[in-house]
Amino acid sequence: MLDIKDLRDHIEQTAQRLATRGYSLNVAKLTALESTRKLLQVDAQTLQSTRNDLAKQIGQKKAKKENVDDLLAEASNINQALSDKESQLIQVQAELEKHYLDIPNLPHDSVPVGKSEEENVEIRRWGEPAQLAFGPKDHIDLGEGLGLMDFAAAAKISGSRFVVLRGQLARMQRALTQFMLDIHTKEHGYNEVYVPFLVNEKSLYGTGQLPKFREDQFSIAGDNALTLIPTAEVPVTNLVRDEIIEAQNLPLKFVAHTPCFRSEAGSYGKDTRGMIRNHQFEKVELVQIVKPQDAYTALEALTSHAETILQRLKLPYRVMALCTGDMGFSSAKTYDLEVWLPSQNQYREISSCSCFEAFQARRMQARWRNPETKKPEPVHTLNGSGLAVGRTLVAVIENYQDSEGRIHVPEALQPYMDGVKIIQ
RNA sequence: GGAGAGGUGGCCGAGUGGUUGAAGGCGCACGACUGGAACUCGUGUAUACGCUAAACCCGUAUCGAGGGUUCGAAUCCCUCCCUCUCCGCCA
Repeated sequence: MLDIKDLRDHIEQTAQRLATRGYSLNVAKLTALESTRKLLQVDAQTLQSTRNDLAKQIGQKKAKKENVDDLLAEASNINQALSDKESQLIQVQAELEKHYLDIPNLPHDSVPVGKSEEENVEIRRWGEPAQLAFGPKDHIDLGEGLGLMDFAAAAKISGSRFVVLRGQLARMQRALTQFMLDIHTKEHGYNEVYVPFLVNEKSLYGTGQLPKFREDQFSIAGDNALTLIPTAEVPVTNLVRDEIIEAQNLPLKFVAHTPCFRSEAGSYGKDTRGMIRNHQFEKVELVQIVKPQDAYTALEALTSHAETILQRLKLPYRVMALCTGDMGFSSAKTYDLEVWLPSQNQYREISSCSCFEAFQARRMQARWRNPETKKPEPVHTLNGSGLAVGRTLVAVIENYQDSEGRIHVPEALQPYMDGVKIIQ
């Protein structure tokens, strides 16, 4: 959610900035609703104030056994007028709220303006894609060839867009997870957290998945609607929902390993084969809660933390600054890490690192006490994949294949696999 | 699943319809006392929204959430959520 006061005061500029990301703000409608709201709210509060006064007087007079019939009559009139105003106000406020929750975040000034991913800007590259003398296979052929990746079994059990991993590949996925967690906790100062994988609606509103993206989520049936997390961002960031954090406790740095569940609505036909786009995948997620002035330093740091994993695994990648038109709903600035996939002869997203500024914090009422103002102010939130484990497994499989279809285990990973050097 | 108890400010805790946003205590902040500190004393100490250029002031709302009764609800009624205890079941 944007800062409402700021939005009211600079609605035209805000509309222009939102336009760069393809969102058209209904200025006339919002302005009209706001002025209606203002009138109704002032009226309603005045009436409430009068009613409170009357009630007090009635109480005092009754205590003295005086007659209060005239006051009662007056109070009754007020209440009628009040309930009328209140119902109007509630309606207008609900409508405003609906609009506000629908507005995406403002892009940071440094974000390149563009319409689609075509206009994302490459920031830097690391590593050289290996020139494989043989025709590189994709992870599906390799995995199935080894008998360790089984999409048929997954389809039988659940359906398309799932995978069964066996033996050393299942082991390697676990190894990757441990490897990532160790680096982030031991070298980058993150606190590991274990969190629920099923969350309530409030949490999803907090981080911005709702109300707009309901169809992307898996929800479970029942009276008490819970949703499978699409990313650990949801439960981890919501740790600070409705909290006021003392300045000395910032920044908070969390790392969590969780499965992620995505319905992949609207992605029919994209990456339907293999492990790139599944309904269920593993991810190690980094989350930071910081003071506003530290947000963009933190974004650079967090991005570099994710990069470390790729570097240790010696996987070639590039860092992309997403353009205004390609950024996620809640983000003010996003870097994507894209890893080299030989089979596709291109870089593919493996991590997304974003700064949300106060956008999520306002939705969540996550605040810190600013020592300068002594007032609670929204914190800034960030997160990034560090990394998507399933896609990392794909990248390792494809980049470390040899001409015989075997997978060499990256050196950094060998200690996590009892020294196994080759999967065959 | 069965039976019971309970949810009040940062924490503890009083409060069963009327100047209660809420006694008292703890904690915290500031001040006085002191050479300095402890002790002691004094003062202050919720959040959101509205009003405002902004701040103060002021107003409104909030005692788990929502609804109801009433001139007036932390207090009465209904629904839901959550926590705890015992039993059962169980990774």
